[in-house]
Amino acid sequence: MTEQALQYLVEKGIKPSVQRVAVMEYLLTHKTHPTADEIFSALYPRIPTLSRTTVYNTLNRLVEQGAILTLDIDQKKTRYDGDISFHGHFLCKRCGKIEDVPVVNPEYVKGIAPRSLNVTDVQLLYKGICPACSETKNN
Amino acid sequence: MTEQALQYLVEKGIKPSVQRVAVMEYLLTHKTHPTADEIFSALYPRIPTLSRTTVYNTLNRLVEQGAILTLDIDQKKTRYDGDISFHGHFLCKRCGKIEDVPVVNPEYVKGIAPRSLNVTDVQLLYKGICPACSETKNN
DNA sequence: TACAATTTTGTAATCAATACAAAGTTATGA
DNA sequence: TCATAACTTTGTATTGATTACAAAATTGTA
Repeated sequence: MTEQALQYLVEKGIKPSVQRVAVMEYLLTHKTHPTADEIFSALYPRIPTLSRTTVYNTLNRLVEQGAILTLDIDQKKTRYDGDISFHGHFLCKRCGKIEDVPVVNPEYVKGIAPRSLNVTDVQLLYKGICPACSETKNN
Repeated sequence: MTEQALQYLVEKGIKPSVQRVAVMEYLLTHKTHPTADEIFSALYPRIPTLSRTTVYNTLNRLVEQGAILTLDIDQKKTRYDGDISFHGHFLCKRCGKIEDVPVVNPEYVKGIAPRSLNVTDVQLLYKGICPACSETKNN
């Protein structure tokens, strides 16, 4: 899997350092749409010299090169997604979990915006209460 | 127009102070999806005692009561929209302007997420370069 | 008027993200 | 191999939007 992440970086034109491969691998193996800080905390035990700044730098580079996507669903912290295929996201306002929402007809959703706008990024965001939280009290 | 904003607040169950009416009126008459600070700066000359905190408090109250919407399209600052009818948004990554994107079939977009998720808020966000910026150099 | 409830205000604190420059690493060519 | 250039990582300091908090002001009510 590390090998796969390395390969993927090269394809995207990113020089594969140890830190970059680790961040990319984390995003390919965790579908949790993590924040920069979550990624840092997960990798720090394995790479004790790792700096938070490096994680931020790496994520920005990965986004620039189109290797990963940012999710703007949570206004406080940017979340990152290693799955660049088109799909929507659901944020539970109570527990904060983000789930993928499959889109059967992605071309339709992408095509809603006028072509003149030259769209490069489409996000479809849902917010609400997830089933698990709905069962809890304080509805 | 002030009268209309006042009326609207009462309908939404919000006690209409001078400050709240001013914020609500601003959002009803400006389709620019302003930030909290832009609203503060616009109202300050008219209401010299106005505090930034009051603008934030008011906006949060308006959102809670469903009188306005937040847009999460810009990760840095929250933007607000006084038009609560369903429509998409386009953010120009160069000039920062946000435009409305009409949605012909809103029920389809809303219905993409599974009903079990209990969705309360749907956002359809596009990013790219607007026509005006596309004509400029540095493409 | 008096008292309670609500709202507004200003300052201080929070915290994600960036700026910056020094230290470390990798690549290139003689 | 060595020297030098180019790039990457790191830590600290800073920025800036937003919130916490408590005092002051306003409004509602008996």
